[in-house]
Amino acid sequence: MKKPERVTETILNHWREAVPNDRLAHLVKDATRGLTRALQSRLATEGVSFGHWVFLRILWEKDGLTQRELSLEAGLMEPTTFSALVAMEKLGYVTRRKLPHSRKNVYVFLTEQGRALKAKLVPMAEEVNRIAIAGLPASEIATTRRVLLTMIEHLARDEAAQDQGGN
Amino acid sequence: MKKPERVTETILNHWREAVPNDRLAHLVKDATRGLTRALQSRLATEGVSFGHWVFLRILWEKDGLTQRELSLEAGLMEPTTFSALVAMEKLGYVTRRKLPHSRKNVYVFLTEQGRALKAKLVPMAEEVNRIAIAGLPASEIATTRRVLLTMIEHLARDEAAQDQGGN
DNA sequence: AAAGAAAACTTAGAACCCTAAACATTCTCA
DNA sequence: TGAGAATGTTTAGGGTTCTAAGTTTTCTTT
Repeated sequence: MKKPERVTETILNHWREAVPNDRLAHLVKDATRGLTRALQSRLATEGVSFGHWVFLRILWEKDGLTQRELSLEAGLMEPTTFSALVAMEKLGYVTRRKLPHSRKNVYVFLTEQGRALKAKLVPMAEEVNRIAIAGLPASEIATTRRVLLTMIEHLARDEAAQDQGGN
Repeated sequence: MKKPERVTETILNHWREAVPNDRLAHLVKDATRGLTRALQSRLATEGVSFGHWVFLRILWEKDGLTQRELSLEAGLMEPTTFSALVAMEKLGYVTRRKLPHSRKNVYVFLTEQGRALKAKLVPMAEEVNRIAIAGLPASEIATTRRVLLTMIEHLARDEAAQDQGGN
C-alpha cells in the first residue's frame, strides 16, 4: 500500500516554507507536473497518451495541417511531432497524406475514430482544470495568466537573442 | 540559418488570441519549457545537465541525505533519482556511501568538485529568473506564486484521493 | 524469535521531448 | 535556367522522467 497523504504533505510543506525568489521556476514546473499527471491518468482510461492528446486537440479545431504547422501550434520540435503522428497513424487516429500540389508537405487528417475521441477526452481536461483552480478568484487567475504569458515572452526573446548574437 | 524571430512571433500570437479557460494548463507548461530551456542552455556551458542541477541545488543546502529523501525534496520518483545520482557519481560530483548504522540507506555527499559548481551555476539560475520576471510587479508575482501553489495542492489532493478510492 | 509488513534501493522497459544532421523538394534570382 | 537558399520531413541518438516489479534490509507484531 502507498501512503499518498504523507507524501502530499511533504511536498506541500516544502512549498509553504520561505521560498527564495529564484524558485518560482520550480513552482511552475511542479504545477506542470501536477496538471500533466492528473490529465494523463484520466486519458489513460481511454487508452490515449498525453503526447497524443496535444495533437488531437489541435486537429479537432482544424485538420489538414502539415506536420510543420502542427509543430508550431503544439510548441514542439519537428521530430517530436513526426514520431507522435506516425504512432497516431498506426493507432488509427489520423492519416498522413501528400497532396497533389506538393510532394514535400505531409498533411494530417483525423479519422472518424480520432474525431470521436473528442467527446470523451475534452471533459477530462475540463475536469482537471476545474479541480486545479477551484475556489480561486477569476482576477487572480487572470493575473497568473498574464504573468505566465509575460514570462514566456521574455524567455522566447532571450532565446532568439542568443540564437542570433551567441552564434 | 534559423529565423527565431518568426517562430517567436508565432508562439506569442498563439497566446495572445482568445484563450479558452482550459488552456491555463497549456500556458503553465509553456512557461516551464521556456524556463527549462533557458537554464539548460546556460548550464550546458559548464557541462552540467538540467537533471543534475536539480539535485546539486538540494545538496548545496544540505548533503548527506538518502536517495529517498532526495527524491522527496526534488519531487521525483526514486528510479529517476537513482539514475541521476549514479551518473553524478560517475562524473565526480557526489559520492554514494552506506553508513555503518544502516545497510539499507544510501547517503549522498558532495565532492569538492560538486560543491565548487555552486559559484558558477547559481548565478545562471538567478539570471534566468531575472529575465523571466523583468518588469512585473512584485504583487503580481506573489499572486502567481499563490495561485500555482493552490493548484499544486488541489492536484496533489486529487491524486491522493484517486490512489485511495480508485482502488 | 520468526513471519510478515514496510522501507529503501535497484532493474527493466517505455513515453516524451530534444539536438544534430541527412535527405527531399521547392523557391529565388542572377 | 540552374545554383544555392530555404523549407519540410525523416533518421539517429541522447536526456529526463515515469511505472512496474524485483531485491535487500529493517521493523513490527504476535
